[in-house]
Amino acid sequence: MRKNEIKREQSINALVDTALKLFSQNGYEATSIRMIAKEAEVSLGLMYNYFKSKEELLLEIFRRGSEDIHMSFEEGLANSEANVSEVAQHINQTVRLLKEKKLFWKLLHGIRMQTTVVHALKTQIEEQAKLIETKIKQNLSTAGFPHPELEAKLLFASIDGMASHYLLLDNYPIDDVASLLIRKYDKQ
Amino acid sequence: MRKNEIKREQSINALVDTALKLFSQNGYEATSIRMIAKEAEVSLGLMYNYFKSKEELLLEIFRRGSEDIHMSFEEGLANSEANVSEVAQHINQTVRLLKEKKLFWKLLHGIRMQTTVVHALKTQIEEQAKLIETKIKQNLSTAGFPHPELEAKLLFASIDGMASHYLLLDNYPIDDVASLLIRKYDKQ
Amino acid sequence: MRKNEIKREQSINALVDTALKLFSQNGYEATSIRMIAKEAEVSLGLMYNYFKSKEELLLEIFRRGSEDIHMSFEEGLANSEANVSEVAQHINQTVRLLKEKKLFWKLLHGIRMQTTVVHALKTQIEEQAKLIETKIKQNLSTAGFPHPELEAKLLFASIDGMASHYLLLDNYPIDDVASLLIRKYDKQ
Amino acid sequence: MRKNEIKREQSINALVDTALKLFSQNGYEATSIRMIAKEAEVSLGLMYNYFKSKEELLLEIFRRGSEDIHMSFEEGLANSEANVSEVAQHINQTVRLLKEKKLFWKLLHGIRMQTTVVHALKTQIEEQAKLIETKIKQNLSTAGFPHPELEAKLLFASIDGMASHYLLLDNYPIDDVASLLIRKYDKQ
DNA sequence: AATGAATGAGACTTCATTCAT
DNA sequence: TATGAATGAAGTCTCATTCAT
Repeated sequence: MRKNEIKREQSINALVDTALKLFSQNGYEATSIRMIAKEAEVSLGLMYNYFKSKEELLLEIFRRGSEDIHMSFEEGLANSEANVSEVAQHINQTVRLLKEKKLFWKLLHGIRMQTTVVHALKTQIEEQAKLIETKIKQNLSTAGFPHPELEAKLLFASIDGMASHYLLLDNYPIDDVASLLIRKYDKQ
Repeated sequence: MRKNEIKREQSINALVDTALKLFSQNGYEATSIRMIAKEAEVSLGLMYNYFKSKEELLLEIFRRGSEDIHMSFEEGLANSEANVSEVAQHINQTVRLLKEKKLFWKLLHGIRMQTTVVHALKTQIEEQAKLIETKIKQNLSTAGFPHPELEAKLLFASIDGMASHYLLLDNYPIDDVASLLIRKYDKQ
Repeated sequence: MRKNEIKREQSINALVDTALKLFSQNGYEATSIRMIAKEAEVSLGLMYNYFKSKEELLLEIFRRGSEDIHMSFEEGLANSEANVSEVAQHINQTVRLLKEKKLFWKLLHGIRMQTTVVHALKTQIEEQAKLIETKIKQNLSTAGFPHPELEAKLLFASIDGMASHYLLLDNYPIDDVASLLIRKYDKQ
Repeated sequence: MRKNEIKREQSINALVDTALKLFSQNGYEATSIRMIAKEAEVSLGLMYNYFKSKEELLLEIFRRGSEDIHMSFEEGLANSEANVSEVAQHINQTVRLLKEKKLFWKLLHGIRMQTTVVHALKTQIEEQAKLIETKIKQNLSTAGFPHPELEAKLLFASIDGMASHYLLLDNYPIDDVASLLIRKYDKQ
């Protein structure tokens, strides 16, 4: 019967969305299943019909988040503007993604410092970071920067720091900061 | 009696140090008071003679951390080298502090995303950030940068991002990245 | 429709068999309804069409088990061998039943100590035991034993203990033990 | 300070004694920590100051029970009566122990059928049984029985069955049954 | 007849905190 | 001052059972 599948899907989505919101707001540990269930307007135990544990729910959030980011980047590549440098495009895309998936990024930035939380995530997060850095390096290499390896580390840090501040502060002028950053690298 | 005061001081220091270590390692929520007391070799009851709650302990960590940082910055100013730009000095000092107080920075970066945890901290953290940004702005202004406000935001983000990556990754070449960053701003 | 009735019968049998298997293996409390339904490949909801509770399922197991035992004993009586004492026949039948319905006996022996679990069972179990003891007493009386009442208690205990050990241990030589027991009582 | 130790001991004993009572009555699974705490008149969480888990509490019960039995047997050996056969003495001691530690035996007989519950116990229980059987075999050997191995299995079963019935039924005349059993083996 | 989504009480366990000694 | 026994609220998770479809 199809109805069941729809209800199932709805419940799962409500749980994942609510959990993302609360985890990113309060942190993983400080958010209780009870809070999630109440805010998602489902019963306390329902989560456990679909996820083996609270941790599994967190992993699902990251699974979806990673996929979204991946897709969004691919999409961005397809629509690349002709007269814009690769570095500029990378930064612009990051900014766009930050705005679109703000909660996910907040969760990511809040959780990545904690050694203990979810070992499975650590690896995943680090690999993704490594990937981004590599991409930046290639872009800088293409743009003719000397020492692209080190330059990539710096640019990655700048972008990441900007992201942190955007996530942390209200009314952070990320567009302006990003523009300035782009100018610095385009000017070469 | 002087002996008691010394012991008291020692116990408090052991508690604060251990708490910092564990909080920065596992996160505030995931670290129990019991773990801290046991690792600091102080009895649970005694601990509550010194700190009236877990939160109080966290606040004391931040009090000390902030003071340390403040002092260290002052100290740095005193020993300012003649032929080094203010921007360069700021960055160098930050790197030095990161290395000296790594655990504290890790805790700070791990906790600052969480809206809920300890509201008292939020204000303190934000004020400190504002202070640093202002200082950077002054330095950039002195150095003749146009738009020092926006430039400060970007440089602060770059420094902060670099710090995050240093705290996050083993063997991050922070000295090299910092040098490169300095070069970019000194070259003007 | 006949087809439905057959399917119904099959589902019920699968449920009862699976429940017996799991109850005897893990204990009544430690076995969840879900496990039973899944292993029997019957949906959770359907199961509640057939049994209105977990306890009802347990009761059905005992209903069937008792009936099986009863029938088997009757059957044994019909085929009684001429030159074998009644005591010997009783023991032989018990051994045969143990082998045939091992899971049921295991469940019985595992559950009968628990005062709380399913009060309805207690009475049933005790009555059945009383019946067996009476039968043994008659057999011993026939065989000319003095104090048949007390002798019956002892023989019943011996048989029951042997059964326990058979259920408990792998490779228990129940045939040999039973033969020895028979010899003791036949020798008079 | 000594007072603390006494309180600690008292709480632990209350917990262990109450748990033994309730486990033996209702079964391990069907007894909740809450029930134990309430009946022992301590707070819900106290158990976890002294035992890592419910299972650990069960293990402690078995540790104490086994030790008690061991000591009691040793004690019995010391006071062995001159003109009583070893077999008779073994049976008498078992009866005495059954009466003294009825709850523990009930728990043991109730739990030993369950494959799942506490794997650590299974081994312990089986080893203890093996030990008893060996002892019985030696006694029977001394008494001149042929096939002492098989005879031991039967006698062990008889004693065990008698124990089960004593534990199961009110007013079971265990002394009479035991006497009859002794007579059968002394008569040879 | 049949499904499995949904519920919420209750299980075990952890934890910050209090308090008698 | 110093100890750690004691508390009970709250956390995660399981479970028998109900019910809409």
